[in-house]
Amino acid sequence: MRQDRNTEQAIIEAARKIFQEKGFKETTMRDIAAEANINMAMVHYYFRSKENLFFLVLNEAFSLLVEKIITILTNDELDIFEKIRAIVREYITFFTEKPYLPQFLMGEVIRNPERIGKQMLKNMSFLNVFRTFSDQLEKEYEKGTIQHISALSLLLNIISLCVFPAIVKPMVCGAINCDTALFDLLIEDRKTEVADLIIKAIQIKKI
Amino acid sequence: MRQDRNTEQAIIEAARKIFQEKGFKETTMRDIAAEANINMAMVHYYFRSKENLFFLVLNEAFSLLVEKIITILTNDELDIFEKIRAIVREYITFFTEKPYLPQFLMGEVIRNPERIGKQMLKNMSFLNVFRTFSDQLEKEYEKGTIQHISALSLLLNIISLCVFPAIVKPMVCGAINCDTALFDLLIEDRKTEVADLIIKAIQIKKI
DNA sequence: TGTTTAATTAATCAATTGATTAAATCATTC
DNA sequence: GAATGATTTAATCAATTGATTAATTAAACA
Repeated sequence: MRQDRNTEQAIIEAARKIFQEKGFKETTMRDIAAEANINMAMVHYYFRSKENLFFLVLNEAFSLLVEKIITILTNDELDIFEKIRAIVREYITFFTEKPYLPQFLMGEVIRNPERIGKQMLKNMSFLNVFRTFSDQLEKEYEKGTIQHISALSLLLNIISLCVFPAIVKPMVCGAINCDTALFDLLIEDRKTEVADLIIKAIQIKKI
Repeated sequence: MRQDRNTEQAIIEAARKIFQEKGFKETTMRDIAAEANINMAMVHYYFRSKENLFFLVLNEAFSLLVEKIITILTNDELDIFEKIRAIVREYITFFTEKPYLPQFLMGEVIRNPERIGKQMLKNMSFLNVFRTFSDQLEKEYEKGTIQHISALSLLLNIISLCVFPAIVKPMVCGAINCDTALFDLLIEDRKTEVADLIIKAIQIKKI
């Protein structure tokens, strides 16, 4: 049994699964050890504390999302509207494939918002990307293609419409007695509908 | 000290404060007792368990929100657009006044989505309201005033755009190094902007 | 006033949990 | 193959926590 596969990796995989499913507080080191089929002391041997391990898993998941949006926003070949469509499509697809992620991340955003905020501020090039996108919006506004809107407001709209429905899906399905498969169909449609909605709101059609 | 004010009420108020601030798992009965300035056994004396007390506070908060939207949706004097504007205005105002509420409720929605869903399904007249609103949408569509859209999709858009920004406010302010007061200004503008956005997307202007 | 009921307190229980430790086992190197 | 260091295990610690209990005090009532 010993070393037949990387113990450290097994722990990370187990932690990823359990943390993402139950969140920080409701996950125990014993849960993780059991999932990885190892002694609980091993988890402390490889990762000093529960917090360490949690932040590893959390940052990993969070980076995935932030990198996605940065890649799209910094792609010079896309105009504003293409960027909006790309973000919406990528995010909704991503959350459909990994339905546990929105809950997991929002759980931590709620539990400890400043920590994630601070991390984004220093670790990532996010602030620059944000400013660049802001400039692009300003230019399009001057060209008369879009109405005036702040980058923050626009991004808030996009992210809200992509993330929130994914978070409340289980509750909504319970509340209106709707099959989750039916809800998934609605979400699938939203890959284009949400982008249409946002573009329609800011685009100025040339006569 | 004894009975100089209603002990039961003092417990509820303390529980409301602590639960809404720290969520279920991170709140202890000792926290609540301390906040209410009473012996911890009293909390068990009046409310059998931690869960009981939590659900009391949770349902109270959740009812507030659901009643708000039901009141607006069942107001026959409002057309679709007025309803949209009313919901957006009411919710954003409400979350601005009680900034802890979105986090608290979403925390539970994430922790235990089925429970809230089931409760909405049976306790509330929500399903009927939902169907009535659905009919109203259908009629407006047949009259040619709006594009075709499902009630679920429309409501999801409205709620997403109202709730999500309130949830991520602390994180966003940290991430882009922005004063919370500045963010509040942006939120204030959204009271009309969000409704404009949604109406613009579904309204069919007569020529 | 005396008695019964309700409210309150301090102390404690039992279970859970993150963390540690000391001993055991395996792998590597000389 | 002995020695050294890394890995693994079982046992345990100390702290926390929801819950309970038995004793005490206040209130209500006769």
